Amino acid sequence: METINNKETNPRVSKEFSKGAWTAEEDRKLAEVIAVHGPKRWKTVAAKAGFNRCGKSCRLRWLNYLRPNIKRGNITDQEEDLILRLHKLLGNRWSLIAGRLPGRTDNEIKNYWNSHLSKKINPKQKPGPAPRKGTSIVEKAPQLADSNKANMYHIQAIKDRSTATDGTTTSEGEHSSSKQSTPSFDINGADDDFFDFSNESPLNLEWVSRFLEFDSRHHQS
DNA sequence: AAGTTTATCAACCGCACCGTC
DNA sequence: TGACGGTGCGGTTGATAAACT
Repeated sequence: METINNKETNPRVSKEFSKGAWTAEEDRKLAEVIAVHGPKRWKTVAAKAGFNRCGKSCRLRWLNYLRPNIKRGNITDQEEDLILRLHKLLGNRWSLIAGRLPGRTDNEIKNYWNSHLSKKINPKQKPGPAPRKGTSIVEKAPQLADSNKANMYHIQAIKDRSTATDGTTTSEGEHSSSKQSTPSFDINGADDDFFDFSNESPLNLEWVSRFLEFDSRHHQS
């Protein structure tokens, strides 16, 4: 039999990678290989581990389960509150939200949102994934409203600038010139009406409160 | 106790971006 | 400069545990 997936584009079809739940043995091998080679070149990692998993699957397993310092379960009230606030701000950018919650993965937060928080927000709404667009403050921002792509640029700019503030790299000019010449809005938010959280520390909850203050002012005006 | 429904979460899928050649 | 491979992201699926009838 084995007619699981016939899509030509799916590498699993031709290579017949195994799927489904990971065994303890697979976890152990994966951890071993990553300890030696590091968490990169996932295709190579998968090959070195010697089991029949694709690199992508290995990456996911590592990031969501095996990685050190992962917290599992028991999302605290504080974390929940932060997720709610961040979701209001960012929408379904789970990886960005996870980035503000040390030890939590995007997958876990996404699952938690879909199973718990989306119901809290919209009790009448049928449970399930949140809508792709239009739910976040970022996406409602006037400068960005006409372009989904622009949202991506904005988020990327935020990421880039966060990286820059960590210490070393870039000047403002590099960001605006090298990667992204297309966006027509002012990404650095010099003009009004836009909460710039990009310089805030990931672990500092204060900026979230400041955002909410900003948010309520924005709605009053 | 057995059958059915609902909730949860690990894993998969497809797409888009980025870096390298 | 375009093709290609690697990577990351968000949406979705499927297995199974828990709750309910």
